[in-house]
Amino acid sequence: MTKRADRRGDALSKEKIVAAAILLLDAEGEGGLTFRALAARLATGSGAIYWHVADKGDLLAAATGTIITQALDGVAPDLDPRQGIRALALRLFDAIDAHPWVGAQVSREPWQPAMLRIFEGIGGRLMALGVPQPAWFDAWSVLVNYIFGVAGQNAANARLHAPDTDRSAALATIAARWAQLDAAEYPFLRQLAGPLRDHDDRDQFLAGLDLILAGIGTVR
Amino acid sequence: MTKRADRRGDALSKEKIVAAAILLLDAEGEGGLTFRALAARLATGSGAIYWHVADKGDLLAAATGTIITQALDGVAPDLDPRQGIRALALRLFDAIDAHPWVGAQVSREPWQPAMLRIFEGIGGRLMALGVPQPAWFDAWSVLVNYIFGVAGQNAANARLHAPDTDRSAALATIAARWAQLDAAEYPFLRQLAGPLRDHDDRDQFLAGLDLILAGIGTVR
DNA sequence: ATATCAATTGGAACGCCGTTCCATGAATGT
DNA sequence: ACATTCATGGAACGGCGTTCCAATTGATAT
Repeated sequence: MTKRADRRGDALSKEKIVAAAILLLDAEGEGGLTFRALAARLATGSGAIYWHVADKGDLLAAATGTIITQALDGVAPDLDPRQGIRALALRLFDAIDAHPWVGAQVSREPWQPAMLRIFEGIGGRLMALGVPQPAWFDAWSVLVNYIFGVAGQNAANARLHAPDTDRSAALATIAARWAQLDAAEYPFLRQLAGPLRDHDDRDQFLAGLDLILAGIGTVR
Repeated sequence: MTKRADRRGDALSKEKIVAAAILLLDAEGEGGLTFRALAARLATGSGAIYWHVADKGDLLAAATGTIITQALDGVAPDLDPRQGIRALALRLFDAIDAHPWVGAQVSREPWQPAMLRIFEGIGGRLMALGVPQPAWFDAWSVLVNYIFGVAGQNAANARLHAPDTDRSAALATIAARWAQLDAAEYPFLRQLAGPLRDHDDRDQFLAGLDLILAGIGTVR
């Protein structure tokens, strides 16, 4: 009973469709994924795509799952719990930095296997870290919310600027505006203009994660 | 030179359009806001709306700004810094809980006056809290990311379930699935099923916020 | 009062989207 | 060889954001 997958080498398959969708999303951004563009790229019609994929949500979920799974597979398994959480979070950050559209999708499919792996990856390491059981849920929840929250922010920023905009120029513009705010009304933001201009998103993400881990560490 | 605003009492205005848009968004969810539905509700045509509003993004930004500004106006100004941050965060949480579509929009317009008020509201209180200056940016950034991150999650959840779905039933379903996960692969999530089923989103948000504040408190 | 003119309106029309439908072609079982 | 199932590609549908424009309204000048 030969599987019908390779009756023809050039046959469509969900994998090929998802791969093409990822290329399209990376190249054109969230709005670039349309069934017409996808059909053109795959040299087929939209009906053929719908044979393999339920709808656009299904397609986005599959594409997101692919990226997330790849990211998770790269996490070294033999780190101590704290470094393990940092490594897991950073892999996710980097994956979403490279594919910003993932950030907008990731929270919508909390039952996906890839999500469960993340949830367990965080939680298991919290147990290993010695967090007392009554605090497990709070600690897990704040970490997950932070990690996915930053992901969503990144996605929003990517949607905001064109894919090729100069990030440091945009940042400098905002910083300049903050520096000129009224001193009586916005004393803090004026001070923040400098750090905002010079910061690195990835370092900043990690610094926040460490602050949260420090907070979790105070629970005894 | 009389302003032309009330030449006619029933004249269109950006305020009236935004108010109708908010009603529509609250009643029908994010997909419910269309220019056709809006025009029908205002008994006019889409062209008339475009005279007052640049495009759909402008409309959503204005609606979001309205909700956020209302929420901020309710924060008592005379609280100690820590309670002030909690109060500010809770007002935002409640506003987005009541209008979930705000959560998806809020990060897209970081230059809006309402956003600046939030940013300064958090930062100013961090200064008052005695956080040392080198840590200001990290502490501010983790708080802002967490608050807006949870907002985005709420929006995603609201998009996921129909507006009238029973939240506790949906939660119980997920919890039941987690409780049946493979014990070797998902030891943590199995333990988490109970707390997940019983938790309250608002309390959970606040618990996470307190953990982050505890982490910020360790910086000396 | 009337003429003039810019501000404003309402709705038709355009192009694109996700999705559905279906006539056709290709592989397989008998 | 046929019948059957799987798979394809493209036409067609309804709805969206947006643009366009003829008609109307109200303020102003005469």
